[in-house]
Amino acid sequence: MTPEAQHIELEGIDSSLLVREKSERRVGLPPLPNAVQGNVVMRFAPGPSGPLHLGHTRVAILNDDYCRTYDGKFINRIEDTNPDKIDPDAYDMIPEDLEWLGVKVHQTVVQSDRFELYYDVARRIIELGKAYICTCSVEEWRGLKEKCLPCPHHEEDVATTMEKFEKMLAGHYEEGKAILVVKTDLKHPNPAIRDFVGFRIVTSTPHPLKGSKYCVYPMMNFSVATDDHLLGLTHVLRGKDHLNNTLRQAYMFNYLGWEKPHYTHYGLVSVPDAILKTSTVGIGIRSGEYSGWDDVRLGTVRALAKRGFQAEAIRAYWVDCGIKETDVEFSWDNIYAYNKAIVDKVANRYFFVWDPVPLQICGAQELSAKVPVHPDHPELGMREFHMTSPIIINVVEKDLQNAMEAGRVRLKDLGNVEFRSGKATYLGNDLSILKEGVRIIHWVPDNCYPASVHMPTGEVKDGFVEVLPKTEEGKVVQFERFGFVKVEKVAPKLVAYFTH
RNA sequence: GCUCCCGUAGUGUAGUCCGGCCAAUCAUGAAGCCCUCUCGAGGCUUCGACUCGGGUUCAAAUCCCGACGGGAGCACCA
Repeated sequence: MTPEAQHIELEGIDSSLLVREKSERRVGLPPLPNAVQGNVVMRFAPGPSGPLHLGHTRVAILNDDYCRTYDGKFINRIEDTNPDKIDPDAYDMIPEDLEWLGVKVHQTVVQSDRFELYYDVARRIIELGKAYICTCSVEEWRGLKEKCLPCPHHEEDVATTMEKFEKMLAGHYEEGKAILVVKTDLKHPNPAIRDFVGFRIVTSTPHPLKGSKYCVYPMMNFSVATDDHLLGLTHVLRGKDHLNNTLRQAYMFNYLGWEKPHYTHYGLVSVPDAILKTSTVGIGIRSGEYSGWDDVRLGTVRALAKRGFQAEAIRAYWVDCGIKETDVEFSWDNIYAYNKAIVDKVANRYFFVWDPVPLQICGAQELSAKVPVHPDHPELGMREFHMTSPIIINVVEKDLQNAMEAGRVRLKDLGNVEFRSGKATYLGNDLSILKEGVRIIHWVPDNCYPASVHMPTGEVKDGFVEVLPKTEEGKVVQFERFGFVKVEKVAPKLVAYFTH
């Protein structure tokens, strides 16, 4: 029977079966599995190697969004268990960045405050016979693991292991000479899962906060599993690159009888044309290549803020992106679109002329123009210009070339001009000229300010800008036919950063 | 090499769990048109995708198998 025939026959039997509820297109994030309203605990866990960048914003915002939806608790957990990769300033910069992003933090936890807790858990795992102290060389231990073979320490008894662990804590071993290994399954087909390092010895680099108080440092898998349990996490969002870490950490949860949080692994994001790598940027700042963490060429949160991005646009972007396991390519176009939707409504319009060339207009003794501050908001008033002979304005070089070729051009809100033998002559102010296909260009009067607009490429666009009120400092405005910019300073020279 | 994950337009996304109203959603982009005033603003129109091959079924983007493609992990980093 064809589908059509079935349809007809079904109609005869029970036509209500043919009506299906329209499934609405889902808005926002998918529901969190097993989430109970008011009983959700999530975390954001950055390493304090620098301020936050675009890559961090995804998981920060997703966690925050879910916490808001379920009236949950957001924990900011600073993972500072590798003293080699800590920038002490990051302890302050990370909360600042989260605040700018509009992320509500309910609790802040610093892992270096919790070493004793990790040691306690280590002792419990040792007692369960699920850990050993290995003093083999790195290559030896790794090589055996690859062949599914135990190292000589794997079967040492609990008392011996405990004694060695206490000796580690007491500083009896040098850096690199002993590790605590958590047993998993040496025969596991996935080599990434077999026995993992729980603690190592670090003595060469003092901890920026704790100095040389500790010499035994937990590895990420150990401290993360411990804290995810102790902090009562219900849901964990993490990148797909942690898939194997989740499996490793599951061993600890199982040994200790802990209830596992619900894990969601999202796909990796590749951000084209962005400088994100914290270590690279740090070097660049020290060498003077970058002006600082907020250099507009960078993909840091503070650089985006400086450029005039709205936190709400970044949030909308990531919520739209969702949390699938598919890898995604970050789209500047899409985030610009979200930002534009927000900023376009509130950005006042001004004329900025880049690549400026002077243009004298003949045939008029005086000219004036009234231009709306915002075309959609007449109540914001008009920018007024008044010029007397000789009337000289500045226009964009390329615009002038095109205009001369075309023969006529419309100066926005000022008047029409005609070009004859290289001279520009005023042609009245009749707008019907537009019907004839004449182009509109913008301009600035002769008595205006110089301006520099810093582009995210590092390029600087110099030109002239009309006089902006001081109240625009710190705000995003639109330079017509140029783009949106965030104004840093209006006088005596305007400085602005290009948004998009 | 071993293990795991993922494949819907240029990009992101909805639909996939529970096969049918999906000749596949929304946004972005591109192209074109409109606008008495931003061809870098706004409005409208158009373009464009279920990775491939088998199987199951009356019916497959959706279920099964295989191939191919992409990504990640196999650290005394996080």
